[in-house]
Amino acid sequence: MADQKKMVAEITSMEEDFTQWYTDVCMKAELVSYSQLKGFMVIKPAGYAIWEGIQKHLDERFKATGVQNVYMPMLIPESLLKKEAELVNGFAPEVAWVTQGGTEPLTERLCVRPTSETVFSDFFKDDVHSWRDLPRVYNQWCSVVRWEKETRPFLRSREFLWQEGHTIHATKEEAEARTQQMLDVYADFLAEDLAIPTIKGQKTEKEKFAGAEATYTIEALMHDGRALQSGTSHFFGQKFAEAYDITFTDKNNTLQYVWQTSWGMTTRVIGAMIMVHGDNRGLVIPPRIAPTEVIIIPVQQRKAGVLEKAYALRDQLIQSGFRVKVDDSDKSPGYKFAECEMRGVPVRVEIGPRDIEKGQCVLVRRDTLEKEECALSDLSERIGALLKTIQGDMYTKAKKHMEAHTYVAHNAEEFRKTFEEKTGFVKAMWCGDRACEDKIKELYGVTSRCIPYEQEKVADTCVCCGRPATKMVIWGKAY
RNA sequence: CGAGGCGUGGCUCAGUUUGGUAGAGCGCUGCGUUCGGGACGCAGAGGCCGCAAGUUCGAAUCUUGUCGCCUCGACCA
Repeated sequence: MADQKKMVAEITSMEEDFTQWYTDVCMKAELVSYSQLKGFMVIKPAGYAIWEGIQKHLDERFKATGVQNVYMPMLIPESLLKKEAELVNGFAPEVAWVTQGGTEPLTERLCVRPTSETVFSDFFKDDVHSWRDLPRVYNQWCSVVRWEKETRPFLRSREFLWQEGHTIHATKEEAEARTQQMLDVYADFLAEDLAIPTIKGQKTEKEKFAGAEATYTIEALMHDGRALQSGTSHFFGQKFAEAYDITFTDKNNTLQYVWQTSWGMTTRVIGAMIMVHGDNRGLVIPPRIAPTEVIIIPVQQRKAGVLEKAYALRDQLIQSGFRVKVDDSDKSPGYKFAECEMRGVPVRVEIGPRDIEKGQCVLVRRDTLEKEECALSDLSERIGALLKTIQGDMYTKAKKHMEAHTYVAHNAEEFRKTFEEKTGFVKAMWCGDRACEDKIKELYGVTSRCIPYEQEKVADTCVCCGRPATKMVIWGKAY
């Protein structure tokens, strides 16, 4: 199998070195390139097209809940940032500063936004006066900068693309409902569009967002058993309202502070998509998000009529509403097969003289690599069904993987043993004490991922200290 | 920021120990033959050896400094 050797040499197998496999896929599928600046990635067309798909689906879901898009300034005066102490302390170690404008030093240094709560708050302060002005349900698509020590494509870069939603409400209940609603939007988006199952839950005090009253998260499990926080939604209570003086006059003519939320999802989910669905041949992109759903590969394309037939099929499929491309480059078919597998195109259509003679073509699924023959007259219909099947099967497979790598630890001994032998989610009871979280992190290098909404009482006592415990926590090794 | 590894055409690397003025494969360009799982022939293009000082008649090679990248930790979406 000389061919296989050649393939393996191109992408490190995930069993051999998962980290290297991930980097190889990012580079070989031409999603990203390193730039001159550490942590600042070039997102190439193939990578950016995936982000555009994510933006499209998420944005539609946002709009359906009444979100309006806006754009806020990228630079924040230090004095404005400093008004909310917790946020400042949380982000201080990773903020980039602008100290000069043109040739003149600035009188006040400007922070490159690591997140925009402060700017939104400052804007809301003067924008809202009456209960009639509420709620404000805003979102912006932008990039933010956080000076991370170590960087990896999509998973952790110093600049990353995201959306950040910021809302203010007249009542606590309404703000809390919005916080949950957006977490649900994220979970549905991951499940339905990215085919990634997640666990919804609340972050512990230790893990919550600086400045938030409560942070909610969706946690996904990667193929190697490590966890990835894939979306967050924060309830701020009135903390920022008080710090930034965001008030409104209610129906009783009383001045009130607003109730606030924020929520975000980043290009990191592209990393999740790669690490949940990818295999040793490269990317596997869920059909709903795939920039190209179907690639047509002509075989013996120089023979009369072959390319023409390929183009005709493409036009027919585009008419039917699919995203389709023909690979008419002069590479050999074998090369093209391997390449579109590397790039993760969900369905491949092979069409050559023998097929044309028989009025058929060959379809190949990227997720299972299964081949089938299909009459040209049934093609549009068959491809529609196949794409749906692939989308569903990818979710089911990922869900099974997550379930198979979710363990239960009833006591300290089981907890230790599980993390010594396995990588995945571990359900275990926790007393609620920060000290136990710290100790567990120190002992096993794992963190509390979340306190899931779906609670199970797997024991009566904390896996760490043995004191009575009522909360079941999902623990894991995180990216 | 701590530990370790590495910087030589676009990529992977050889050459560094023992200084003498740069190589291979892949990729790329052109032409031709091919095409049902990573095709082949011929002809080409492409590198101030990460950067800066120093030693030397002479530095990819030795010395010092510096920058960057990768892996693992700590921190984070």
